[in-house]
Amino acid sequence: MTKSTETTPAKERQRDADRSQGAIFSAARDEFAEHGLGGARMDRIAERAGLNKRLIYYYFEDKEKLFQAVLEQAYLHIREEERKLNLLELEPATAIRRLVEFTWVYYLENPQFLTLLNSANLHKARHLQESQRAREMNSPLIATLGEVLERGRREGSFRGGVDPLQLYVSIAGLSYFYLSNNHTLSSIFARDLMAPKARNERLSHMCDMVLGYVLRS
Amino acid sequence: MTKSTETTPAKERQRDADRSQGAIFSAARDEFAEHGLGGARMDRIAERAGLNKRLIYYYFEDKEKLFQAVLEQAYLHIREEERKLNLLELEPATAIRRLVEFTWVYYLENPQFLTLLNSANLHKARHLQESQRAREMNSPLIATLGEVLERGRREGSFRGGVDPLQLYVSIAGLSYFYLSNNHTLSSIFARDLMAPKARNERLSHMCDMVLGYVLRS
DNA sequence: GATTTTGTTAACCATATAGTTAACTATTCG
DNA sequence: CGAATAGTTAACTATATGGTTAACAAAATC
Repeated sequence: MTKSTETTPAKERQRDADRSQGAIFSAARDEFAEHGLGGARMDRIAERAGLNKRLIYYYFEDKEKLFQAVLEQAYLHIREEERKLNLLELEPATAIRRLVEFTWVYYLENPQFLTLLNSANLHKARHLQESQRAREMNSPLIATLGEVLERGRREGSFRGGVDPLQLYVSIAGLSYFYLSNNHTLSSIFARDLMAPKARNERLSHMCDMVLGYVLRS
Repeated sequence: MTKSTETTPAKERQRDADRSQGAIFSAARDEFAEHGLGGARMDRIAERAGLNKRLIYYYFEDKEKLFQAVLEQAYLHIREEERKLNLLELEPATAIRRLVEFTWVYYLENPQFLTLLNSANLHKARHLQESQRAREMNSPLIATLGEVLERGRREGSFRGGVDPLQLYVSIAGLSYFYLSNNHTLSSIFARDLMAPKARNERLSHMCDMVLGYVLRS
């Protein structure tokens, strides 16, 4: 039972670059999502991470680069989840429904994604432009969606002439606006849009709308 | 031709509370829209207005109250424009199309409205909650839309069971997401979504989608 | 075990920031 | 006209902010 070089579980090193970098990253994601790029505070990020502020600059250079890293990762994550959908294995109508549901659930479970994207757009997507990784990972989703639409049309169930990009933007927009603007909408219309019943109604409404559009009538 | 108390056009007073307040207000609207609440700078607002910073505090108390005033006015303005639509005077299908087009054009011509709303939501609509004026001006649009839907249904052209709030959120969301997230979308999909052709296609797609949904098939 | 590298710390810095003080003057009112 | 009021100004303040310095110590390398 010596305490030196044992094979026992965690070696519990006092210093761990990966752990520190990860902690800063998560803290930054939370801070940017909560306050926006302009409202985020480097001191608060350090505090959230429980680490010395200097480390942020050690690992991420500056605030802008840190935001860029957070944004990159956010896109990487949703792209990865999208890939798991395997839309091509499904019936065209089922595939569309699945995409609508996935988008809704993803935004619902990752509210930070929405506010991060809003910040990115406020800054005219400069951080995305400057990120080589982000520019490289162009989503294959539009192409996939195009194939789904094409197959549906060949099988006779879908209408023709649907632009997959327009459809994708519509599917995303229907969920995005409801969730991202939830607070102003709930306030103005004096209705709790996040109540379980309201949420279910929303999903059902969106499916009706999107499927009603793509299906030949 | 004395220059004292004449009836000649502008008396050109050196001091004008209304003019100053208006200049600050416009400057603040621009600054908040461009940088968000967290990124907006009081010094820059003063500079934009061409007035001494002290006047901002003289007329608007502090940054939060100033933002609240800007937000209130933004809502007041769109509500006013919505009222001019006179949807009840139109055929139900024409009324829906007009609302889709109005929403699109309004957001297109008032891009500041979108970023202001994003800021308001980042702060959980706190500024709207704290504004009595905003809480009072609950939009009559949902009720109007409900009447349009009901008439369309009675006339046999519209489907039944459509929630006017859901439909309104969808119409707004379809335009909002495309325009508000234009930068990230254009960047990721490597396509200029603001090119005239793309914009026309968007409007036409949205009309197809919304009308396809409300019309009985 | 000594040396180099990598990770971490406290203290620091220049500047930016929201908000204030107090003097001052154009305009209004009696 | 003269006094009161409302609008405006420059200078100022306390603190927050993004970022840096330089010393230091745990790991890794030799």
